[in-house]
Amino acid sequence: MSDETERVAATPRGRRARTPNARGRASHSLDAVLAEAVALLDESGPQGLTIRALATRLGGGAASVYWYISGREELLDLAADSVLAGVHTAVADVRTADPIADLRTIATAMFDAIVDRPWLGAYAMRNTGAQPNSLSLYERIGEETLRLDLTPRQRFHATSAVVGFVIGTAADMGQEPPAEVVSGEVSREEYLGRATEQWRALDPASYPFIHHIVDEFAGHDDRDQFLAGLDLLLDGLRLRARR
Amino acid sequence: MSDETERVAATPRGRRARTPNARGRASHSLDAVLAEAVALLDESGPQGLTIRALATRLGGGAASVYWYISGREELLDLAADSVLAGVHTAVADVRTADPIADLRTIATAMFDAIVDRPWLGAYAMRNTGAQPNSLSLYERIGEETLRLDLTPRQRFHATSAVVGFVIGTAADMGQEPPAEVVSGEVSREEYLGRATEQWRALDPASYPFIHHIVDEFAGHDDRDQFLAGLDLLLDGLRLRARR
DNA sequence: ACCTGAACACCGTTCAAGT
DNA sequence: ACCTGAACACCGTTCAAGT
Repeated sequence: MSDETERVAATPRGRRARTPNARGRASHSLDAVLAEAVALLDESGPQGLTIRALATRLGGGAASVYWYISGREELLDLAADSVLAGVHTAVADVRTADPIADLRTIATAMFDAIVDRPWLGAYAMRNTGAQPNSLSLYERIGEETLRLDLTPRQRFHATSAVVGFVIGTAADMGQEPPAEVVSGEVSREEYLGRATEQWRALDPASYPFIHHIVDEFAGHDDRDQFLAGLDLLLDGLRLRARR
Repeated sequence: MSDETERVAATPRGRRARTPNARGRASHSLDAVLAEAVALLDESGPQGLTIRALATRLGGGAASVYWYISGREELLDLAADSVLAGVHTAVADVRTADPIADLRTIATAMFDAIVDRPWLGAYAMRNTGAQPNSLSLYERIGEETLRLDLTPRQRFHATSAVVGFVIGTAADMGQEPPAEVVSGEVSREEYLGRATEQWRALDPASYPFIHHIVDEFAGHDDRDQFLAGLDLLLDGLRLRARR
């Protein structure tokens, strides 16, 4: 389910990791807190990430984690950001002659990371002031636009558009499916099949479009869908950069 | 802050509204529940929408709202969907000779609704199976693509891309700013100004792009930014429809 | 400097009982 | 059919006290 970027944790505010477990007393570090938070999020989603559950996994009391984070929201921000460090590293060497192709590669890496970890969608890149890796990734995407013949304003808009599209699309696709799918009672195919049935049952006169695309929906692949949309956006950008 | 679409509530499952307040006992209706939920969300965001607070506003006990909804998540879905009814109505008459221009109008209406109600970003159009108005809006957008020379698959992709872009961008922009802004302790200008300062303080060698666009960021308008990105996407689509 | 225990002030949800 | 009261099983956060 998760790749090697899993345990990469950032160290904001310059805090240092410490060796764990002095005698009889739990001992953490921001890195350990974030790594465990990510593990918990992977296993049971944002709902499963309670301060108490986190503390238990760290072998200490709930109050101890407040030494490292100011509250649950910041924890979520930092946990998401720590995962993006891996994405940033993974795309570090991407650089072809075509900046738009690179943009595509970077955006796809972000998409894959979010699909792999649906909880990321809601917290990734939403608060760059407190998310250093999100900021770096934003910078990285922006740098590609520096190679295009655009005004600063157009570059700002293009970068934001790419980020918005990736986050929005990935968040939507990676959304928690209705519990039964998560618990494994129902497969993704069954789930998709049910939705398809519902759509087919709609009045064709009132829902001509739904009926027009229901077969496409039935057999669709999220990644193809994402790439198709991204290419629309990038085609538009390519056009802009030429005139 | 909110426009006329505010109190539009859907009536899923065909339930009827009832006259309120039989003697000494509270009496609700799904519409009343959703209208009050929307009001609560407008006033204090998702965090402020507790079942208990909602019940108090309705003049009854917490358990009573469970007659109308299965849980808090469904409440959020339905509340968001009830607002989209207004958007759907507002764009009902949009139909020029240019389907892409219409797409732009519809997408912009959605964007405005979400910016007006930031909480919408996380719940709008995320579960069309339980959100009839979201489904109608999706249909409405898709119908515009029916007028373009595309394959069913391309239409499916284009529609999803537009929706993904709108939700993603709007959700990001309409995001809860760091509490102080909400409480009015700090104006949006001050907030933007602080973020700008932070950016200017970054090392220009490591963050060339940030420095390149910081002036644009400082004076940017969210709506312009949204429209610029949307036009990129729609330009790409226009290109596709021609070949 | 960092962790513990216990308390405070909440939550969503359920359910037997009422009307 | 629809609402109430009370209980259950949790939460995040704070804080004085410990090491």
